[in-house]
Amino acid sequence: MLDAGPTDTRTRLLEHARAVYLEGGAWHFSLREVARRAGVSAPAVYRHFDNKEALLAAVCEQGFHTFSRYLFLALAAPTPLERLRAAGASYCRFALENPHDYRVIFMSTVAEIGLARAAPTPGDGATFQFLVDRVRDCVDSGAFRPGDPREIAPSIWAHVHGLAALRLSGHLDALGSDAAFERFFATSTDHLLRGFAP
Amino acid sequence: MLDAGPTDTRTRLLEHARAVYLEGGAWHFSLREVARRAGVSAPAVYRHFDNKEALLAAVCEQGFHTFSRYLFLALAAPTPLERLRAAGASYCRFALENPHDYRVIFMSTVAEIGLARAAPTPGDGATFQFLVDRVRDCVDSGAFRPGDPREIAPSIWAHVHGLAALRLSGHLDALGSDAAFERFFATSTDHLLRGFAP
DNA sequence: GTCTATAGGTGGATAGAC
DNA sequence: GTCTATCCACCTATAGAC
Repeated sequence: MLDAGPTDTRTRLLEHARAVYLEGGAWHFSLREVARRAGVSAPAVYRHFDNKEALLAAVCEQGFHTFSRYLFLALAAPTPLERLRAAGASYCRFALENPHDYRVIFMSTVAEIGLARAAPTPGDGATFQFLVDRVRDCVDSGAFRPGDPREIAPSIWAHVHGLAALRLSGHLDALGSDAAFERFFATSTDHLLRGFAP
Repeated sequence: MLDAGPTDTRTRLLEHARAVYLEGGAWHFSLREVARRAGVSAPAVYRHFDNKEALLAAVCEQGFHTFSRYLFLALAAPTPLERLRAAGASYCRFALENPHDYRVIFMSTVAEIGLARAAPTPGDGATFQFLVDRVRDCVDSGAFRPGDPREIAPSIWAHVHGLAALRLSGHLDALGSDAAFERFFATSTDHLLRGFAP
């Protein structure tokens, strides 16, 4: 990327917006707070974003892209089953390393977050299709028993989401450190996947 | 319960508080709104509850008791495995029929909800122990392979929570009606449980 | 116990000067 | 583009009269 000199206000607003958002989540997100940190007045924000919702949406979009990056790393693995397992590990790491992004993407309701058009819903978008494709690869390659990938995928998604969500909500603190949780995550997911093996 | 005549203000406040809470969740919960609906002024609430947090905590406690009622229904089933499956079905029904309660109990962070001492955490309380006991019954009776119930339980919990949470967040709308989702829930959970069978 | 009045805080958004 | 000034809405909580 070429050097753009001193960052313009819009970029700076976006950066601080992300910081505010990462600290307090979508609920404590306030346009005024972002403006304060960026060193501009609140009305100035409206020169760059239509309103609070548009600013937050811009931040959420970043989070969704981050998630995609994590997920597509899994494509480097050599076999279908390993790609699926790698996808699970990436999913887990994303949740642990970007908890607020994870909460907004997977644990929020439209009404809660206050976004009329929230970030792209993973359930009916390219992300869910990614998982279906990984499962289909396993079925087609014989790593899984014959079955409908569109029925197997939600089951797997629910499992990994359940683990991640309970962890982020603090309900699995008893499992220890993040590293220990990652191991449990892998073990638990592998156990489920073995249920689909021939 | 004996007839107490016209409900006193405290009881009426609690009822309306629950209504407000059920409609908007913990985040939109406002002491003033509760007072409005109960037909009293906002300061009057402080005669019955220390502050907003205490009022909300009282409501949350109700939700937690409701959850316990659902769960203990499962004890009526005749065999260990059936009791565990019934517990899963109860868990699912509770989530579908009390979505706001479910969100607060299982999908919230202390910081988010604004309760210093939130409702009892299921992860280290009697509720999690209930699940561990159901799993232990399955292991002891030979319905499950030998294994540590305290390691199997979180895996099962994560699975049912994942299904419920994705459903409540709208990410599994594609599965159809609540009845259709309940069937998918049972199928998916049964699949996981079969993985623990001998 | 309940009220009115009030203090003091958050926030989103707009008008108009520069 | 950015500012100040402003308006409006909402909220929690307290003081003191009745």
